[in-house]
Amino acid sequence: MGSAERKEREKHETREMILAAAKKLFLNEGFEHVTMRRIATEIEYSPAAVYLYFKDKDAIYCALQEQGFKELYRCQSVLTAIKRPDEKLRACGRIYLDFAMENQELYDLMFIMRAPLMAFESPEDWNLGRDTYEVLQNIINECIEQGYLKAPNAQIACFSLWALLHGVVSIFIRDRAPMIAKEHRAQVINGILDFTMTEFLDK
Amino acid sequence: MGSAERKEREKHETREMILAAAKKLFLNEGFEHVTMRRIATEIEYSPAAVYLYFKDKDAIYCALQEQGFKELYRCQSVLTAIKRPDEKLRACGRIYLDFAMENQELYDLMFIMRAPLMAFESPEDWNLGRDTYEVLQNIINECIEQGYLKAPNAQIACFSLWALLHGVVSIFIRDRAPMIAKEHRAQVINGILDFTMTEFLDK
DNA sequence: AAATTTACTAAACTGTGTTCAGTAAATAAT
DNA sequence: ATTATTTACTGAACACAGTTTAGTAAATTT
Repeated sequence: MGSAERKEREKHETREMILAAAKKLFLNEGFEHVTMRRIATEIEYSPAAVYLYFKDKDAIYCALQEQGFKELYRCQSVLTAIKRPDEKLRACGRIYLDFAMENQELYDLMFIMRAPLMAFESPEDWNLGRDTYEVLQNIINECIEQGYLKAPNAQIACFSLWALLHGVVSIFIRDRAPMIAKEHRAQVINGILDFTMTEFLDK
Repeated sequence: MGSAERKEREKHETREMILAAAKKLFLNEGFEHVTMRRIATEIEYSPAAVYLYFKDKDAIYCALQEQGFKELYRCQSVLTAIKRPDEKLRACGRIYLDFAMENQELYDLMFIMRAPLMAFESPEDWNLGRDTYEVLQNIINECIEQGYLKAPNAQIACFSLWALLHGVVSIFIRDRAPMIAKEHRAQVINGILDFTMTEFLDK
């Protein structure tokens, strides 16, 4: 009877194996190579076996999306060490941009792809996304309270800043900026961060 | 021998029919319902016939993308009537946001979808996109010259503003903003435009 | 030792994009 | 006017997706 928990552990391990295989295909070989069959052969199972662990392909996407949000949240944790709200805001932007550009496929999955409908379906599943957003929201609030930023509406200011950050990286990730050579991207991103911060922050 | 030009005209008309059918499916029934077979049945041809007019599905996407850019450029043409650069900049943002939210599927095709690789492949095909971008670029330049905006780098300022606009609409279009109720979207967009303009523009 | 549950697979179904061999009509050549 | 050729198309297939179903062999429980 004690084998029940071992069973559960094994089940969990296989699940993780599938997720790892899917993530590997995603990151190393790009989005279009993630097929249920490829995932299955990667872990040396039959395609049908994957469906014993995930309802469908979308469920795998959602699980990876969740991992992505956890990772982004982890990246944001260093912000607590920064005291001045304006520095904190800049660092927050920096972290977001770096995360996106260093994990482009993952970012795409989290914020651009149509597939994982986690976003609107069940609000409780969005909690992880909400957490990462609240980090920015709180910093903006601090900035306003301490006079680093005067905005009539904190919500609007927050959303604007997020939109700017998301806009920059999603334009690059989906290759919509042919006017900017690939080797200048990092430079442009730095310039945008500088420009935005000096433009947004007063005092 | 005079029938040659009639032939060419007929060929062109069929091409347009295919494009119209594809666009209709796109706009009325959403992205996922655009299949080569659906397009074919829509114009009462066999699926194979479509391939006599377009190399592949991607070629259809590219043609629609082109239409989209032409339409956006047309929308921007009213800007010439506005004299003050700051008003012009705000109107430019307004036009972009409205175009995106009123033609979401088309905007998606133009700026978000992976499929049409027009972007990087052949630079001369990007000309239409470049034209619409230059409209913004020129306004920004005017703003800087006439002291409405002080930015160390016009290119950076321009890209930042575009990124902000694109960020806002792409977050909505791809349903990544569950924190903002659908009925508040228009309001939020107005708020962002206001906030951004007062924040960016001096004097 | 028998019954049942578990973890899996082989093979198929549906629906994609796409190609290819063929055909019937329109056109051109003789 | 008759033949040859080009044009505009179609039917059927191919390869490859996601997914389902029926079955099986091993592990577990009784």
